[in-house]
Amino acid sequence: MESNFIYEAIEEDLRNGVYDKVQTRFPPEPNGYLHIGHAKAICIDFGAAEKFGGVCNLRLDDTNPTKEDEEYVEAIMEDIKWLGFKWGKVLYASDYFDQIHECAIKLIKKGLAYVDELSADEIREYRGTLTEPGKESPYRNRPVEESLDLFMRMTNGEFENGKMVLRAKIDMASPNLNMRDPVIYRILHARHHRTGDKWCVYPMYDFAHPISDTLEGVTHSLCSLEFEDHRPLYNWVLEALEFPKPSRQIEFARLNLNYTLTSKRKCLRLVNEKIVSGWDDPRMSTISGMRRRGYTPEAIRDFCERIGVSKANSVVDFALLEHCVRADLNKKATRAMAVLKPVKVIIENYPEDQTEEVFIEVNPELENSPVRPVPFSREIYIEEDDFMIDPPKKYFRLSPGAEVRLKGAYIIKCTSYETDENGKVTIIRCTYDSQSKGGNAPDGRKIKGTLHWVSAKHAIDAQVNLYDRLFTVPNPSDESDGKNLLDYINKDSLVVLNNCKLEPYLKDAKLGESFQFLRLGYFCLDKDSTEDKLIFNRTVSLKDSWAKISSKEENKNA
RNA sequence: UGCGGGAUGGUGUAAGGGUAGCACAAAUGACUCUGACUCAUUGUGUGAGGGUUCGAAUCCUUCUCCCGCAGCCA
Repeated sequence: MESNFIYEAIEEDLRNGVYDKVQTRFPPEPNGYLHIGHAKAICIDFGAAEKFGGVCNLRLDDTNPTKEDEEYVEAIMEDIKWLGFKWGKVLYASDYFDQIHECAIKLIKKGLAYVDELSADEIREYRGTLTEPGKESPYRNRPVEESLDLFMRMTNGEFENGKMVLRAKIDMASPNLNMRDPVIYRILHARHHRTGDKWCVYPMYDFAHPISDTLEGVTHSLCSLEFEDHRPLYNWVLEALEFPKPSRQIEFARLNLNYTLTSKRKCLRLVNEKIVSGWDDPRMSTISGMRRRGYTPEAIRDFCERIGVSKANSVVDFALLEHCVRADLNKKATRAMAVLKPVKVIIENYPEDQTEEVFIEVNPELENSPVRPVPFSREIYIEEDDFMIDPPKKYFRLSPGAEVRLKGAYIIKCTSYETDENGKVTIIRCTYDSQSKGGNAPDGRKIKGTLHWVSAKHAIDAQVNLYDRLFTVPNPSDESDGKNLLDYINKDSLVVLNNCKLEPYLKDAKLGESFQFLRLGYFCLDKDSTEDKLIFNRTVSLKDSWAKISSKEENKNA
């Protein structure tokens, strides 16, 4: 594991005896699904604990019952486990509500917090602006006893939402807005998914988080950059409460990935407006979406390792993620043959009723890769794109008079073809070199092109979903020119192919298994697949240098 | 015009006074029963100006630009 500025800071704390162990936490709010940005945070939080032999707890940050729900907790845990991380304990900020409440009372008694009866609007007005100081609330200096009494009555549910709040008494003239007497408790008559109706006051993040961290024994509380301004408050809370071993907050830049969205609000919109099929749509950058797409935990973790950790805002190239996925799958995926856009080839000199087995490697990346049988017969399917009537230069696939090798089988030569009224090729007629079984020419002649194929009478039918990036622009969050994410949806982000022909081996594919469909890409079974209707998802295509060459040639001719 | 951060090739990230490196991307070539993989090669960078120093991405200084902050959200 490579180091970074956070791990260096931790090492320094250990050296200086600030802490004698390392403990971290991953604190998602249970109000949505985890996405690739969370994956980075997870790798950093759990990675820090792992690196220093400490523990990382999962803590659900559930201080706002109006936004959170148990339904997300299960999904969050599944995603973390799937990524391959193990937490120490599962905790909830709500586990600490009693203690946090006591902390609030302690602050009031110390004269460091007061109940304010200003309305939300008034509080905003009194806060001042970025350049002007705020002014003190008229309730700011009310007697401790009065605040204490009011806070207890707030707690007992005597007041309606918004009637009053508990505020820390810090400095209304602070240049840091967060220090201008921040609200630390508000009245919320709402049922909490864990504590039920026990509470009608709930602590704010800024108050609950440092207390939860420290109570739990967290040494290093790692979070994203937008909390940098909150750190003075984080430290103030812990100092005011006189905790002997306060946690230390360190911030890092969150992940941005081009062509993708990592805003919960916007992802929710995609789901609600049915732009995608759900949170686990394979085009989503959610962990569950990537899982369904066929991305592996190893690839995602490798990606998080490679992007590094820093404090500079940046946008990582989606191509890096794809590279990590391909690199991992290349090592693991069993090779198989599937024809997505089939066109029939009839090998005229091959015996009508004959079937034989040919063999292809399970995975050439494996040392001494085992082989497995594939049935071959007189009629096969090949890919539409692998035949051209009038091929351009450098095209070494099939065309009239040309020879190609059928992967693992025979060398064939195109003798003729048939087309329909639209000029579309319907049947290709070939002869095969019976001496070339396995794919080697008896006279040693070089055959440049090798095609994948599927025996027509052995083929099984399947639906294949071709996924591509969901957005047409690198930054779908860009709302200048009055546009929004809906304007950037890639119409071709899902192409469903219903007439795909697979070799029979694929009938036994299992959920979670990855295959390389030879010359096409990596694919996995979709969770909606059934015995009667096989559905495969394309995880990522193979790199295609022919596509580059041919499009370049086209540009030249244009 | 407040406070807090940040700036290194196209992208991301190292170098902590001593040869600006790595990865992805791009390009070229080799290899190839996957136009994949692999291998080789190439180009492109320290935001700007001043200073300290034998020597500066790194230290000092001035400036520029970018990001975040005015929820009873997290």
